[in-house]
Amino acid sequence: MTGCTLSVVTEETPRKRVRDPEAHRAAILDAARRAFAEHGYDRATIRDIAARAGVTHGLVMRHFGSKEQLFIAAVPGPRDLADVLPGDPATLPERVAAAFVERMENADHADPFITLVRSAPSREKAAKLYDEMRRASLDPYLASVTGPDAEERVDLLAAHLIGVTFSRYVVRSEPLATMSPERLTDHLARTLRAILLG
Amino acid sequence: MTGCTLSVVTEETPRKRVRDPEAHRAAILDAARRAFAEHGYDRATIRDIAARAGVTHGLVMRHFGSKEQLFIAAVPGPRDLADVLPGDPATLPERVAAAFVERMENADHADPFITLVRSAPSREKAAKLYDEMRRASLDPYLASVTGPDAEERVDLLAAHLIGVTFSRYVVRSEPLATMSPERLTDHLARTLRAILLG
DNA sequence: GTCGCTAATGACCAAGCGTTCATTACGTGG
DNA sequence: CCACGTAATGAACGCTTGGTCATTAGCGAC
Repeated sequence: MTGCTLSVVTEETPRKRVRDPEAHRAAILDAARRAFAEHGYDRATIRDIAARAGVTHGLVMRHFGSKEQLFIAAVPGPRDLADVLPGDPATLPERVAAAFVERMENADHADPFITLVRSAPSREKAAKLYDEMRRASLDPYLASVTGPDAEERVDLLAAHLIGVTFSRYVVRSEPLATMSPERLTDHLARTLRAILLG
Repeated sequence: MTGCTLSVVTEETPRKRVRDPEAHRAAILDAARRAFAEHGYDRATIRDIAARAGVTHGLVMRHFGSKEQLFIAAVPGPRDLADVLPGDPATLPERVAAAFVERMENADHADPFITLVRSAPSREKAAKLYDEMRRASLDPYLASVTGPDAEERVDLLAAHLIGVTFSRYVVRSEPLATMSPERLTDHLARTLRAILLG
């Protein structure tokens, strides 16, 4: 396992260097996504991200310049919840509920949404990024939701999804954390219906 | 403004000492509440709290032993949302909505609920404390809400309030952040009704 | 092969953190 | 009025962090 020729235990074993910028860059991005999702912006460290990616923290700095730029590069815009908009407006709540649950369940606790909910409360910059993404995700809805208070209702829809994300995926408190996806979808559909159309 | 007798600008001016443990302890607790609510557990610092309280950080340690113990001492259980339970079950959603909005609006962005929403996402310990308080706050509701899925509905109610808190009081995104309390109460009542009784 | 470009390393730095503790000075009981 | 208990101070420490940079080594061009 040592691989290195005849090294004493205490001896320094300078790591073998692999020269592959693109693969390293991709590995760092992936590691950063996971680390930021697990710990939030503040408690995630460049050194931990580098270790996960199998490189040194110096290389992370070389590729991304700063922790903040890495965050911006690693946390992509939320995978869309907007492709569910076309269709009968009367069943929009059900479609949104199903799309949300499916997306989150498949993300293995590393969805950008989770990352932002973890990071925004304590980082002004993350809060700004969160707000941009939220706005971009929600804008398409304004065209599909009618009524004078459409904007408010869409915002309340977002707030509800944030609350569920917080409880189920971030803090993971019971009974929401272990509720079956189907049951969650039902509850969500009912509530979103009241928010949007009630 | 200097107050000190003939001190040169560069000269050290050892602060006058006031001996008042109880007042200092109270001042520290108040400063801690505000600091934790503004920045969350991680980004609040003992030195800043001490400065707000007009003492040195050594004194904070002397009185509370550690940052964690200070947090536990400073963030009291959420002021109750349970005294609203007695009454016609059919109007419970309206009463909860009104109580929640009134409590949050009067807290000047320093409600324990806000502190926990800010701290729990990135601190395991804060998350535990959050869970305890949530459970204590919600338990009384289980007696008032009927049906086989009462526990789930109560949890979803909590999730919705978390989401609204997050958007309106923590990240302060529009339009929720500037919505009038009355309007917010209306929206909340309608949504909580769907969650609890829908 | 070897030369040069640059990817990659790891030692280093300064700042900020929570925490410790020797020292100081306030105020009270004698 | 002095002496003592202790509230309060602030210097110091150890650690972690994000960030810098001189040095090293892989690899393609020639």
